[in-house]
Amino acid sequence: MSRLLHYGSRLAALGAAAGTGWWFGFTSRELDGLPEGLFSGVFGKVSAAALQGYSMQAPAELAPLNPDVPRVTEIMQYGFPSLNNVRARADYVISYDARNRVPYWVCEHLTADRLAKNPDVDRSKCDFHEDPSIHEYFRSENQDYKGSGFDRGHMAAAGNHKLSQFDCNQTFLLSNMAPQVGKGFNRDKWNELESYCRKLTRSYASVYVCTGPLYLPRQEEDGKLYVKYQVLGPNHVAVPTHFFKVVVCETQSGDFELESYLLPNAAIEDSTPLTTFLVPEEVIERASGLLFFDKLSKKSFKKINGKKVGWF
DNA sequence: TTTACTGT
Repeated sequence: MSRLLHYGSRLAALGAAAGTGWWFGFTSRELDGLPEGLFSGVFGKVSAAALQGYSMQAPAELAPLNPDVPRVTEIMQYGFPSLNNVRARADYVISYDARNRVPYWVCEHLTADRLAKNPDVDRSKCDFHEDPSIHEYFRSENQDYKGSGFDRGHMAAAGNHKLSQFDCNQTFLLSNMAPQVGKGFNRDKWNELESYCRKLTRSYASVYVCTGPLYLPRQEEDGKLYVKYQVLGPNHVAVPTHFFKVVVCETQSGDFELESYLLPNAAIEDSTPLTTFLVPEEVIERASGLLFFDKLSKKSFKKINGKKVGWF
């Protein structure tokens, strides 16, 4: 039997918006069979400065909330999805895909404190600029996006980093961007999902978000599966077919909940509820080659995609 | 409110 199964009618909206609705199937294999601490300890002995890879010095007020713990350690405490080209920014962490000139993933840690209104931070003062920490062969540039019809879509959202102007500025590095359909997606349904993640900080102590692009296979007329995507500009910046967001919410008492979203990079009807795009985390892990929050036992989640989980 | 583009 084919390993590629149509994932179900619930995802029809994804396929309909993006084209043929083929999907990575998955078996009923145990979700918690993954090796414990696959990446744990790797970064425990490496200083945040060593990971920085970027010469801009963060001002003193950007110290982590807990001065004994580097910010990167707070953001990544439940595991790195992968270890390729990792850079720690002031308030988010990125793994950069040098071949596609977009991120593999970005991780953020949201709290109500850090999202509080700050009159000192003005998004309109921010400008998109290329990332000098990326080798010049692999950087995306503004000219790649200009006239392409695609937005420079933030993976780590600007609206999530309002503690200082510096934090906000760093989200405008082009290494943090991927081409997104503007109207109907980046400025609408995707924006709604980002806004929803911020809203979660009203009811949870911490919200951990991992975001990134996907390039999913589609069945073509010959019946075979192909991965096909447009590339933009002189640097051939890849246009992802989909984007994912994996969200872990932590309560004051240390309970965890997980939600995982997968959206097509296409205009989405405004009336479509976000819950339409909930998929099992495993679908995104198999499609991306990443493992999310792998330091957290799968059994620690009290709720997954809005449903209470009984592990006993 | 936040997301960004295009044209001036």
